[in-house]
Amino acid sequence: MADAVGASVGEVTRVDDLGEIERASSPRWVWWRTAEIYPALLEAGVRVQRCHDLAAVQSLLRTYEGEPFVPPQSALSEPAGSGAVQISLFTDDEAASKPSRRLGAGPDGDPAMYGTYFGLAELRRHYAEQLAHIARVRKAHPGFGLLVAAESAAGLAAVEMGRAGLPWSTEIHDRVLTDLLGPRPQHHGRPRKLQVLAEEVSALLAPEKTGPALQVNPDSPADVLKAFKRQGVTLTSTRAWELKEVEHPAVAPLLRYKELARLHVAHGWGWQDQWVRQGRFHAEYVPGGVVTGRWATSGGGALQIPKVMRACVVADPGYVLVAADAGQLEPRILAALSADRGMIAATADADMYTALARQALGRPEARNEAKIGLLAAMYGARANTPAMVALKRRFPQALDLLERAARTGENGGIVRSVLGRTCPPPEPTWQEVPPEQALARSRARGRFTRNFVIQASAADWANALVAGLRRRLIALSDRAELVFFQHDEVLVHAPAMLAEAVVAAIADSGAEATALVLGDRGVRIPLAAAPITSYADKN
DNA sequence: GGGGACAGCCAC
DNA sequence: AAACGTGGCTGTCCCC
Repeated sequence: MADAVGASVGEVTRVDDLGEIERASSPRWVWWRTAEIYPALLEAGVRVQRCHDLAAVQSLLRTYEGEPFVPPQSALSEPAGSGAVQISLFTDDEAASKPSRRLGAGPDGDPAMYGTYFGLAELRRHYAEQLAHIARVRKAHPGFGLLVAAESAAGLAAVEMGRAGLPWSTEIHDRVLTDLLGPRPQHHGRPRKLQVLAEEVSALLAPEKTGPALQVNPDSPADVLKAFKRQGVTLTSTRAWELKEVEHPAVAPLLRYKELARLHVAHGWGWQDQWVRQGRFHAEYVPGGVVTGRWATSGGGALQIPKVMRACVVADPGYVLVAADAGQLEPRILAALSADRGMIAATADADMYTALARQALGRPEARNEAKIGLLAAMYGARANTPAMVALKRRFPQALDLLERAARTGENGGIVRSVLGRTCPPPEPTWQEVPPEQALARSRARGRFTRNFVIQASAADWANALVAGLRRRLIALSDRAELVFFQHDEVLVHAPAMLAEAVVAAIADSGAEATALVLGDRGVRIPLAAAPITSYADKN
């Protein structure tokens, strides 16, 4: 992060010039929104090493100061009535000094360029203000500069990932869908196997009437509830876990229907038509789109690909996918944040939950109890299981950190991630309700802040991972591409001969993220990377 | 016919 | 076993 606005500010103008400057000195480009400017640069063959995304940083600074969360896409509103279309960006690097030029609007301007419509002076003013603001914040939260840099790097990675796309075999996808659902329907309507299940459910729930039309629509919870009621079965919902407890012949086909219908509507042929082009699933990623700093997506549902569909993600011939995820990231983050010596010791174990079970319960085979107990503590479960009590006794500092975060939230306070990402405050009127509702709101707010410190700090770590990995992959080869990132896991698509180098790049990036974000606290975050051909082969 | 609330399930 | 955090997405249902 530069500490001053470079003297060499210049409007750039033709993409070729920008590319030349980038190759010569890789400055930190300053612009309004990466998502608006960077796709056109990539289209023109210019890959940028570093940037400062004013909108993303504005979002971080706003919440830091106690303002409501504003997703980064809209953190900087555009001035009204602005006329000419121009791209404003500049570099803060003196070495990049060039005569003032203008990008996009000239007679020989690149028609592919479009963007945000601010003047350069306003851009410079915002940047200078942000730098001064960041410098102030860093006095209290030294990690904030890293947060800002990683957030901007994440923005670059997100655009590149969306452009590269996730290798997606439509052939395998078709096969999976056909196996599960039957052939693709000609027009609308349900695929054959889905229709058969729907009719079976209907016949079993409304046996008194028969005919081509369904008496019970399995997609309608109200319909299903009424039908079960007629059968003498009273349900409070049609959730899968509740249905599983009911003994009725319609339950099994209904559960199967729900499972398959979900795949059909959310990841079926329609989804493929919309999102997969030429063997690549192109999603739109939104770094910082979640209040905790996790990434979101807008369209395509890239962060919710069902596990059965992972078989569709396959490397090109001669390529591999290098997959890695940080196992048990959140409990490891908790160990680091709380500096609980016993819990830090447990992070040495590849399976942290077994270590916790051994230390707190004296029984390594109680792994699952320990896991559920700790997750429940991090999410704020009401029930206090014996495992939770044992964890509290054995790891008091760790559990106390969670309790304090919860108390802060219940009292209307704010909490921050390890790097300084800040949760938004409650609505000013949040307690202006009847007392029992006020208590419920207070508890809910406590669960939010309790989880925020963990989830947001895990997101800090993950963004640092992505930033470091991106840097290393750029140095390695244009053909080694980050193609997927999901909270704590990455997929790199690379020529097979680069597999080892990519594995090393991922391992190095993980170690770097741990050192940068968590410092020297002795916490281990394993990030085992392995080359695979199909995403289904992971783990 | 479009918007919004709600239900339900997918991911972490 | 079933209630405990962050989301996206799609269906139904009801309203305008």
